[in-house]
Amino acid sequence: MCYLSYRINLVKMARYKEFNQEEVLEKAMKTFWRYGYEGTSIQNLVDNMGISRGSLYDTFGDKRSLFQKAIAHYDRTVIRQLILPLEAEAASKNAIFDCFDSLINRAVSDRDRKGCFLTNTVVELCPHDSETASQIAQNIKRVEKAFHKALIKAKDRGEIKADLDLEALASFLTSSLQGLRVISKIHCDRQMLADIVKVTLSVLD
Amino acid sequence: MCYLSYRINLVKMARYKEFNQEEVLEKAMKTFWRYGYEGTSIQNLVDNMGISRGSLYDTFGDKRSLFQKAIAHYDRTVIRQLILPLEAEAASKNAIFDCFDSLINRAVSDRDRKGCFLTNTVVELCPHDSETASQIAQNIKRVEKAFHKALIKAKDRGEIKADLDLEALASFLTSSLQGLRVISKIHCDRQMLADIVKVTLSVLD
DNA sequence: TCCTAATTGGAACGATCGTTCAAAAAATAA
DNA sequence: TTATTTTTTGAACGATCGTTCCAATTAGGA
Repeated sequence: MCYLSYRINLVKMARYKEFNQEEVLEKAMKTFWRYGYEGTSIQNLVDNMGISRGSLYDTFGDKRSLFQKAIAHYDRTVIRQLILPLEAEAASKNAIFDCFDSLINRAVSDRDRKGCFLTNTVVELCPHDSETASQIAQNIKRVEKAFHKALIKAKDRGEIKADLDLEALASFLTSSLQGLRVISKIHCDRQMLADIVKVTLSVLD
Repeated sequence: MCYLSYRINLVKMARYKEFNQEEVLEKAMKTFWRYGYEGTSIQNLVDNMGISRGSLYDTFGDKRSLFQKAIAHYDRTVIRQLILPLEAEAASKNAIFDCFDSLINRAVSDRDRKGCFLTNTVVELCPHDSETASQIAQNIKRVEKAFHKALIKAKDRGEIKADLDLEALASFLTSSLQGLRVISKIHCDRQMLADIVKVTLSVLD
């Protein structure tokens, strides 16, 4: 079981990796997502990723480096799926509503209560790790900009009032997402989350 | 330097503790608050509390037990100060505004970016520690109820519209607090926080 | 003063931490 | 086949983890 896709950039390769890099990174991401940076040991990662310590260090570097690659992977997959509909040309006020709706659905169906990997990392690492902090800040900023884009389009279409401060609204929506992520870790009740979202989005009326 | 206050409940006491229990608990709280549960070692606690390992275990039990006492201490001090004005008889819409104002001030002046101890703990421990989870849930619920009380009084005084859902609003305000706490760990800009709060509290207009 | 009881400080415990490394295994090139 | 190169595996490293334990210290009671 060799992944020949790796062959492309190599002049000479005596042996190919037996695992798919993307697949095991996904598993690392899920582990960090659920247990946090400090709460995850190398042994946990070895067990969950299904590769040995040697392969892990050889492929992804040390724990910190692997963590940052896991964050980047989260951004490329989960966050991307969140942002795409907001940035679509056809996006409107409804795209924002859908965004919060899907948040509720994911929160309620998430039995592990992992919350959002970015939110978790902000809380755990940002105050002590400026490098990770700026990485996360960038990712969150992209979400905020996506909200802003959607708001502009909604305004152009006359779906929201013309006198609203769209920058402030985008920051508000981003902050609200974080809040919901925290709340859903405590008491994940669909009705309560829906109530909060309803009040949140009433600012667009 | 003996703290004779401890004498009261003891029939016979050969030697008194050389430290004030409340004072060193405060120091433990600040350490856990800043570095989290996993991010704080017993050695960190010994260094910051200024007592030896023996005294620490004898007085507060193990790490987990000390952590829970630290949470309880946070609730008795910081959270209490947040809630009191909301529960006061004279409380009104302004009490809610003041609450968010003081949050901004504390966030901006918090050089360590500790955020809120409860929020941090929700994110780090709630999914894996149901006992701590329910302790935190109770504390957060008290904040929500305080908002609810203030909202009722504001409604009675005609400061907010009569058709608003006060339960939903209270949940929303609590969620917003959590969101602001997370955001202020990433990028603690007074103007941005003020913008978010302005939009947040516009739901009371 | 001596006895007793509680506190204190820090050595020591086994377990686990993140990381390194060298030998075994695998696959290509010659 | 042999030589070469890379990957894989897991043992082993020193450091640190949370916790226990005990001798030294302190102070009230007899």
